Amino acid sequence: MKGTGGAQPSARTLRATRHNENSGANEEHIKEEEEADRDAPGPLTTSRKQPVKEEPKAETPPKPRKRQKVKKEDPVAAQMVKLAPVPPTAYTGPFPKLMRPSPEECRAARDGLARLHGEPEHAKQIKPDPEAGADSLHTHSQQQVLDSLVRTILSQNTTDNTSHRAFASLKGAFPTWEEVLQAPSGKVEDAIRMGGLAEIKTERIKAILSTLKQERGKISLEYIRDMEDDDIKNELTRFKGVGPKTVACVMMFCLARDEFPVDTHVWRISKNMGWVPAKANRDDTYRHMNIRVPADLRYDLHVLLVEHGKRCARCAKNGKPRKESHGDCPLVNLQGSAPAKDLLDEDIVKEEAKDMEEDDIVKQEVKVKEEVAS
DNA sequence: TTGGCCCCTGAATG
DNA sequence: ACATTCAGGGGCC
Repeated sequence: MKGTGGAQPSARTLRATRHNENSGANEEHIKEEEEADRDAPGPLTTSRKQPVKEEPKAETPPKPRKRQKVKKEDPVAAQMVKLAPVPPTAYTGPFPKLMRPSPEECRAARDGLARLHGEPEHAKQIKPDPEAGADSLHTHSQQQVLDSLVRTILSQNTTDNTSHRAFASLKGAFPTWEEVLQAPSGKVEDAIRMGGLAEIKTERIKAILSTLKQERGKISLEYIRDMEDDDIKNELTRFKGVGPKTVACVMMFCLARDEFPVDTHVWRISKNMGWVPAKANRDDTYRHMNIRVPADLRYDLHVLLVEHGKRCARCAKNGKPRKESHGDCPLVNLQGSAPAKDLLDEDIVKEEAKDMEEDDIVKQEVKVKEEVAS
């Protein structure tokens, strides 16, 4: 009922058409310069800050960072931040002082989990193979990205089993996306009903198909294969029903990018392990882990943590695994393996949590002041 | 900003 | 054996 009210994708669609071409690359460079600048221990600390800020190009830095903003507005606080220990690598996430999971810990977790659950299967990349020529593989890859996106949308709010069935059922009923777009919504809903939220998902999928056809004359997402990571994220999240986790999955599974999707299992285990503060939300966890987990471990670690989260009595939600156990949890050893460092990490986690609370207080004070002023 | 809501499956509980 | 309850799953408002 509620979901049907938004039959107009136009607002979002319009908003999105503007981030194309070069902007992403520029922002990247600016960001890198900023970070390099901040990391430099040299004495030139006071001379900067204006030039970058006034850069006319970077008018709207859209989303990242939120609590740091509060600190930066206060010059004194900004100084203190500058003096605080800075990680060796540039860090733009929400928990700068939290160094876990270390690369070694990630590696150990991956290896331990792989020993328990087996080595993750890496999907063969469907790249246009020059030797293969233009054959059916190519035709298949035409819709591969869109398939992956729809598959992931269908997996939202439901288990693997039912979402696979829903996707198969949809494909069976409507072999091409054009047919899905033309079909009455009721028929599409019937095809995916077993996955849950059929009305909502149908509306969202059709909106995507319709937008693609309208904008590009072709119901395909293959064009994002060549785009930069940030551009892909902008391009996909503009669609209603496509959030960060869905995009990360498409990018990691289908496009082989170095993404680390944070689903409910990864989120829960990350908190339990102290890799993020216990009160971290999913988005902050995503941003932290995508920096801390080494790129070459992200795929394996994601797949293994999800599997582990379903099977391990210790790591499953409420201690109730949904699938049969494969054995003792290898993650237990990680926390105890480096005692001195561990204490430090725990302290850091607490410190981060405290920082967050303090920031909240500051924010509230600011808000109160604003309200009083107005 | 947070948490309630969306809805079907299948396991758990009565 | 059947009926009922409830967790799971991500995004939106």
